[in-house]
Amino acid sequence: MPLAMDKSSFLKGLGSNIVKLRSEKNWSQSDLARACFKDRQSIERLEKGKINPSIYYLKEIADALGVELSHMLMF
Amino acid sequence: MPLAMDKSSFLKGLGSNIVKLRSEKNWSQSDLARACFKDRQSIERLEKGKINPSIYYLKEIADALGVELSHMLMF
DNA sequence: GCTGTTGTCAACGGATCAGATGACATCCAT
DNA sequence: ATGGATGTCATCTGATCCGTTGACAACAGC
Repeated sequence: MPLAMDKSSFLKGLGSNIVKLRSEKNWSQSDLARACFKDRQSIERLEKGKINPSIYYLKEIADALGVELSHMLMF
Repeated sequence: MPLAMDKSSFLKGLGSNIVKLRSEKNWSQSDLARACFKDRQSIERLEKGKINPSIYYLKEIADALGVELSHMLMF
């Protein structure tokens, strides 16, 4: 990951990462939302890079997806 | 990192990680704050695990420390 | 033609973050 | 012992989050 990356680009990249991990499990946004006890719309905002999520929120997503949090951040 | 880790423990662990990385560079909290253009007190809250920081905030810290964000999350 | 699923957007409200300021105790060097 | 650096705490304020609700278009299956 490039240093001093633009905030918006960073969040969009993170979102894409999550979409990819979710798709690999053939999950819909609703499936992921259910798995981490969150809202479908909240997942959508995350995947589109519209928000700057908290680290623990991301950890809950990672747990639901069954991946390491650090792995989710690599791109 | 154990799955379904308690939120407070998770944030404390993250803080400890940052203290460790900062200490390895022989930096004070003020040094780190300066390096990422943040507040000394903000760094302190982070290191003590008092807050649930945003992912981009953490990326700025990682950049300042010269480490990969994913590396900062491994514990 | 319906009906359910999916992805996307907007808006509201309570909760929390992050910057800023001020304060205090401890430690170290002069 | 005076001064500076350090770590820690509290408080205030604007910004942003996350959950929630409601809505809409596109699509698939019955």
